[in-house]
Amino acid sequence: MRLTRYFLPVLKENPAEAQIVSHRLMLRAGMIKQQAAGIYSWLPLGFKVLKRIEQIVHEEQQRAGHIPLLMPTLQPADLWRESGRYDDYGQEMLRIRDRQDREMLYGPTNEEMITDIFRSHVSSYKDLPLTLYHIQWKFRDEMRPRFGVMRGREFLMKDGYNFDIDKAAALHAYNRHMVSYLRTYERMGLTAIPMRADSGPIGGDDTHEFLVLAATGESEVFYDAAVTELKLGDRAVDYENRAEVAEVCREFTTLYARTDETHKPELFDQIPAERRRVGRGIEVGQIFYFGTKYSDPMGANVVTPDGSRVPVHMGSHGIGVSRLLGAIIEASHDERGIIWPEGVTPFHAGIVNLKQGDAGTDAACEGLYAALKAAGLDPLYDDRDERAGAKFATMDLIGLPWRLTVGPRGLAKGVVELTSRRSGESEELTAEAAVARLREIYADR
RNA sequence: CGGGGUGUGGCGCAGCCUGGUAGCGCGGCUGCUUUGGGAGCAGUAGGCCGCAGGUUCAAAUCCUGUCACCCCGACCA
Repeated sequence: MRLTRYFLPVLKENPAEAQIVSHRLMLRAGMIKQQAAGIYSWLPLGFKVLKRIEQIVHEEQQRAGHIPLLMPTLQPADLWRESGRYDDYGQEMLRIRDRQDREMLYGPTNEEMITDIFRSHVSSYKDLPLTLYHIQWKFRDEMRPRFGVMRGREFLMKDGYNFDIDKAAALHAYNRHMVSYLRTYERMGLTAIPMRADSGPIGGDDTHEFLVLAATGESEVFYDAAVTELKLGDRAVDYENRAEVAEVCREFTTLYARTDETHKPELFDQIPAERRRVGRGIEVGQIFYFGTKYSDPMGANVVTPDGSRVPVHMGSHGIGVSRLLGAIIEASHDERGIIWPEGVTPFHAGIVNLKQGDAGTDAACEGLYAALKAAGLDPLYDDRDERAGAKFATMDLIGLPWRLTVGPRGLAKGVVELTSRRSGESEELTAEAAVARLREIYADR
């Protein structure tokens, strides 16, 4: 993309309404525009990152064997009356009446609807296990939306639902989700720690939240420092293998890590003092096992091999997709702007033309731009007629992890400059070598 | 929902107390000079002062109502 042909309304000054860094940077980098309290338009740059995150979530869910579908944002009230939640959910649920005066709601979550789909089409144990998920906009009418996309009223969420024959199978689905989530967050450059949690209005016994450590987090967290060292890495996990999946979960949940909701000081104090940590975290996902809480009242039963009918065991599992934008920025920025992890960056690299209009420099930039695209990369070429400082400032603000700087001085030596946004380190190399290097960096992304 | 605050060009703000018909910085556009970390000079465009009503010869300014947004708190992917 050429910057002169793109739509990137960056702001030089901080908008007054934004209090926390991720919100400020998203506004300044031209990623979002607020339309009402807690409701945002996603401008091209923000939309691009949102789509990258969504893509990673899809890939990891499908790798775990979970099946995508799409349910609507608007739901009929009757489904929620069956589960009893129409009256229980409270003011957070946005209720709407259509022209026929039918009661509708903008879905805050989808347990009822997915259960309805399941019971309509599945009736035998032979169809289990089954995990369905979607990525769809939700609406929760928060009392006080804040922190930009971190606590919006309208937000994009991946929510998945497993249907299993018994508790053991459902707990395997729970564990499978935990592992797939760990991998998902790692691919986004995040360290997200599973912490034992409270179940809230979803209900159920087993639940973990995934917290990204950040000073601006809304939850207070208590953990063993060793937990931040755990990495899933490239290890191959067979999602069908219950014991193997459970072992990974054990590895990631044995060390103490809890939010203030479930914190037990007497357990915390058993951690060696030098590893005890109290901090703050951003919740970016949560998994639940809740047994037959919905299948029972809604009649989601299957016939077992011996011919009896039993309600299925279920769980639900969510990732706050739009919230992740904020969480990633909170975890990865500096005073000059965002620093995107390679896994989610909106463009793989930026090209800065230091002398726009100079025939040689322009030609070199064009060549580099074409070569990067030919290599399967997605570059952003700053071809504006701006001074070097302005171009650098824009690149730093929008946070592309790699910058290629092209100017007459370097070209005289036959080189361009490749700079890491994260470390600030530069190296001079030929255009061909720079393309090869970037190709290597993004080889498996 | 309780408490506090703010609405003035695209963004950040001043003006309001003490009414006299709107100003500054950034940004935009034009020209010239400049050009390896947010340039300089000159010119120029852009405002129903959130909305409605009232007081007044006259309202951004005073009064009443209303809407929106922000912050603190209690609640949450």
